[in-house]
Amino acid sequence: VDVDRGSPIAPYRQLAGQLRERILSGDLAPGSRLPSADAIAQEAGIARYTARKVLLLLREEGYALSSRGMGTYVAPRDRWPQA
Amino acid sequence: VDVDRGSPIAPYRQLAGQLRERILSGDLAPGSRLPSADAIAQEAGIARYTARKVLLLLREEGYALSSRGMGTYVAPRDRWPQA
DNA sequence: GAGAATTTGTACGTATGTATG
DNA sequence: ACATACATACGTACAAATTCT
Repeated sequence: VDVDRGSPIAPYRQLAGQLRERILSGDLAPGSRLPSADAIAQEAGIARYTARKVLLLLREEGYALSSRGMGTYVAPRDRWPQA
Repeated sequence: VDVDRGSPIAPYRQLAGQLRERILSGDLAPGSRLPSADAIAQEAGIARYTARKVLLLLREEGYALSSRGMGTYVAPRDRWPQA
């Protein structure tokens, strides 16, 4: 959960990549909870707006599912790309 | 408890400033109850989210203490800035 | 003790304005 | 023009603790 500000890759992509790896490696299993946008923002030292884009990207990719008031969770494997 | 929408200062900062002044002037003594987020929201005509930020800012500054179910209260003077 | 109301806490969704590269 | 980023604001929903009836 760390951002390299010198990198040409946008912070929200860096963070999404880190979570994606943890999902693919099994560190974060389907159904397990992902950090909230607020938590990501605070830990990474970025705005909530940007932290939201991290989760948004993972959702678009099929790795995460969100529900209002409940949080964001790792999606079932059959929703992942190339499944 | 009034918001100037034309002001460049964000509403939650305006409201926090008003409460801070009442605390510093002694109008609101340590231990006395501050209005709830819902009350602030309704009186000022803003969303609860924004009203919460008023109390949150005062907490961060050291002027207030909150606890779930109990409400938010003026903090002891030794918690205030420059005390 | 039971149940409702109150209040703070948490969380996602959405939108606007501003600023920077 | 565009993507990125931050600040602010509103809406909605659920959770947890306390207080009141």
